[in-house]
Amino acid sequence: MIDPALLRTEPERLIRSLRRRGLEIDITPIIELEEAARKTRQRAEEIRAAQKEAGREIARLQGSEKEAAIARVSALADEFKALESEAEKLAGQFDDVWATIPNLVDDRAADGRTDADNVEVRRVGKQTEFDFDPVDFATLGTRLDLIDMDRGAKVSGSRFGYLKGQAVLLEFGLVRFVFDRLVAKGHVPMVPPVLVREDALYGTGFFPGDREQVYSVSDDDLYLVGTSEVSLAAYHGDEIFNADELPKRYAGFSTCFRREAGTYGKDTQGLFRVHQFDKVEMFVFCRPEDSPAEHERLLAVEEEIVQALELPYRVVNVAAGDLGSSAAKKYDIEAWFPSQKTYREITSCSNTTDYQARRLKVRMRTESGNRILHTLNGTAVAIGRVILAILENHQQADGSVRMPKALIPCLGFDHLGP
RNA sequence: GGAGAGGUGGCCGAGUGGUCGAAGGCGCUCGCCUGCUAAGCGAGUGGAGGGUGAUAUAGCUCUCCCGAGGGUUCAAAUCCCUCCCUCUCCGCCA
Repeated sequence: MIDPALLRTEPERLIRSLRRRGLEIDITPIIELEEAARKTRQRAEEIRAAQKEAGREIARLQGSEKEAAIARVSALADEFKALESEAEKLAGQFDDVWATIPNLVDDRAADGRTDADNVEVRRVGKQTEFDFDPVDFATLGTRLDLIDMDRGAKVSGSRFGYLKGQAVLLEFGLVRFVFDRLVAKGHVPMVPPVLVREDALYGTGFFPGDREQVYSVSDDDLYLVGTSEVSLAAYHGDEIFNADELPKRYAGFSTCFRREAGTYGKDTQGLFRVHQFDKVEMFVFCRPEDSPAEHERLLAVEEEIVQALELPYRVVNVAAGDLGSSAAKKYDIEAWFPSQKTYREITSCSNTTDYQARRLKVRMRTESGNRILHTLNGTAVAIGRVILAILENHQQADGSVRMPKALIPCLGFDHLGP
């Protein structure tokens, strides 16, 4: 959520940001609604003050004097109730609208409406070449008996799969590999809940906008997270940090659940786009002035990991129109997939500035009062996609797949296959 | 799943309808005092949102917050309802 004061102080900034996202929203009624809510609330408070003052007098009176005073004040009480409910109605209407307004776009975010407009920041590593006929990840996964999508579909439906055999050991090796690095960099490792209350999803900006992407467990009013970003962000909800405690850096391992509504026919091959996958996610709470540098830092950590896995990749600055509602600026890392002859997203790293923090009420103490702080998130490793990238890029002529050197100590083997 | 207890400010803890945002203690901050790791004395010390003010602070002022949300009342931390959480015992499962 953006600071509502912006409506009064810099409405043109909000308009510009919305335009960059490709949204044509007339904010005039929003401004009017905010003002009406504030004014009504003010009037209600004045009545309330008078009522309380009268109440203090009543406490001192006795007998018929008291009866008379009560009779006089009850009119004030009625008036207050009416004004208050009107103020609440207006505030509720404003909140509903305001919650749907996405974060202010950072000036440095790329222009454009879709992922086609993403701006390449850099390329690292040479696109993998083979002196034999390479195959795609789906074929490799099946042939090496690492991934079983058919039985996943039988048991759970499309876009579910089994990870099997060495792929499982590879997953846990990757997790260990990544956690070792992140812990050394000061990230506190976490295994957070994957079932959360509505508040956590609202607080992180996934609700109300992306409701259809989230699995719900309606009997218990709980939701399955699509990323541990949700439970990590909500971890410090409604808390106030001392400025010297910041930044607070975390790394959460969790299974992620996504309904992938509206993606029918997209990436149907293999494990690339599935309803359930495991991921290690970085999450940071920091001072507002530090978030741009922290964003670069998270990206650097991601690049370090991808480089250690010996994957060719590029970094893109995501176009304003393709940003999620909470992100002000976002970098994706895309790994080279030889079978598709293209770079595909394997990580994502966002500066959400104060958008989530304001919704979640995460603050920091400063000399001039408490302030909303900034939050950021970034993928350390999305297991499924990284395994696929490793399969394709590191496949050998004999049908096996070599393991990146840095990973071998965490695995206990140096190749996939017999 | 059954039975019970409880959730008050950074922490402990009092408070069962009236001037309580809330005694007392601890902690913390500032000052004083003290010739010495300490003690004593004094003052201050929650959060959210408005208004006013100003270069920006400060200050002044109003409303809300005693787990959350509703209700009763002129008036609620205190009474009623719903929910959440914690603890204890029993049961069940591992």
